[in-house]
Amino acid sequence: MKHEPFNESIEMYLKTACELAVGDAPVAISALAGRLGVSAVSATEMVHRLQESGLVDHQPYKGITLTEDGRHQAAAVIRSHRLWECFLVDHLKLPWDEAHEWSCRLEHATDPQVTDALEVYLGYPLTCPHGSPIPTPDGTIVEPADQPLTTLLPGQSAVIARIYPETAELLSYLSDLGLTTGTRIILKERAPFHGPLVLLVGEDIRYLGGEGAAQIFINQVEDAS
Amino acid sequence: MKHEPFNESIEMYLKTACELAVGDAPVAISALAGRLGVSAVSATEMVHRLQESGLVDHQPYKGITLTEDGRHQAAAVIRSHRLWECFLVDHLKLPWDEAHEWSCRLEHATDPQVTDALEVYLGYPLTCPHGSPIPTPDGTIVEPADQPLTTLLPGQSAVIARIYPETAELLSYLSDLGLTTGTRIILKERAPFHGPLVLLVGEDIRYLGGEGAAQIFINQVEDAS
DNA sequence: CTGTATTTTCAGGTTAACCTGATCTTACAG
DNA sequence: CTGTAAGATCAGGTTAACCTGAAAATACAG
Ligand SMILES: [Mn+2]
Ligand SMILES: [Mn+2]
Ligand SMILES: [Mn+2]
Ligand SMILES: [Mn+2]
Repeated sequence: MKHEPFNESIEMYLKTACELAVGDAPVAISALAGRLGVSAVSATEMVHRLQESGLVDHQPYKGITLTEDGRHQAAAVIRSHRLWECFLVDHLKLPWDEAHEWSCRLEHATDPQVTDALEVYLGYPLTCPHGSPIPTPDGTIVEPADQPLTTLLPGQSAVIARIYPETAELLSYLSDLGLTTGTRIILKERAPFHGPLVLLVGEDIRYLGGEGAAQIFINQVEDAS
Repeated sequence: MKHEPFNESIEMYLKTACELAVGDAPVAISALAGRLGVSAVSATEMVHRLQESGLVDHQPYKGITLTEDGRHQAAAVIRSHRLWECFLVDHLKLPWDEAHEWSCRLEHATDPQVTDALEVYLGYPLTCPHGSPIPTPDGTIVEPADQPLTTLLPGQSAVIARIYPETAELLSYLSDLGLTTGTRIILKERAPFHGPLVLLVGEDIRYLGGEGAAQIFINQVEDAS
């Protein structure tokens, strides 16, 4: 009659570690703590616990790397998250930006068998609605071949391929600006020193701060007609 | 960046209280404790907390009743649970018996907006795959017009309308016997004093203990040809 | 090579849900 | 009307995740 508890904390730590990792460089505990909205002391405590469980490898003053086991579990959570996002947006027609937070709860409540069945039902989507790839059942994540919006030159056009990392605030903001995945944009102008970008979205002019631009990735770059 | 916690415990107490209530009779704390797999002391503690929050009304040595607020929240959880069951069984084609446990996790991770969208997507189903009614958004639950299998007389036939209350073990057992909702059965014989029933399911003879029979409800009663 | 900022550890504290064992209270059956 | 089983409380304890404040260790930039 008793089901196993939600391991929301553990799963969020693993997922976040996975998302913050670039290549095989260790992830700083402070980065983890920041992303999770938790004190550095708490994050360190939890990292120790994860180390005990063999999910994480911590070298002091450097950071952590996920073990094979840890990466596996992280991928499972991310997989479930992104598949739910597809379902919420494409099938339930729920808002593109809110789907992210809702999926962040569902991801911890989903049996692997449900995840797999969901993937079949959705027709094996390749990415979530925000452009990030869906991990395979065995835990591999193929890095997408997109480039940062910050590399686009004035006069060029491109299609928004991906928002990463995803945060509720940014998604909501971009949604309001019409800067969702799949949208073609033209870069009119860019202020120097990471200043705001001037973008043409359809007929509309949009101004976008440098911090936001750093989380947008594009492809199909062309010289604007 | 921080989302509110899962209130799994609280929600399970409310849901269970709602499911154990017959009419407006108070539910014994021991019954709650038993169903939730928790000690009586723990259940009492939690009931006090629920009372503080105004979700429950506890008269000592009698039992508890849900307040308006409490019943509302309970109905929301049950609603989400049963809608997920519909989705898992009808759309994802997952097993009828396992869907119950999987939904028991999802029910705590579902935003009301997701629940509502899911209901639309499913086409406003009236019952879950096990025959129990789906609460409306405002929290009302229409009691189905079925009768206990124990009222069926030898020689009569009927259709299984509902399993209630649902437990993983019973659902799995009934699934194996082919005694799922919508199945027409014929009662061949009944041993006295709540003894086993002899049922004809299609071509097959099935023996069913009295405890299981008490959790099966039927309709469309006819005299067998 | 040293100083400072980052990282870690230590100490001590909180909260929600659990637990066992023991001790009241009360409802109600006979 | 009373005894006893069922129900409630009390006492004391555990665990996972959090927290703050302060002290120690280390990396690395200049
Ligand atoms: Mn999450
Ligand atoms: Mn996404
Ligand atoms: Mn549940
Ligand atoms: Mn059901």
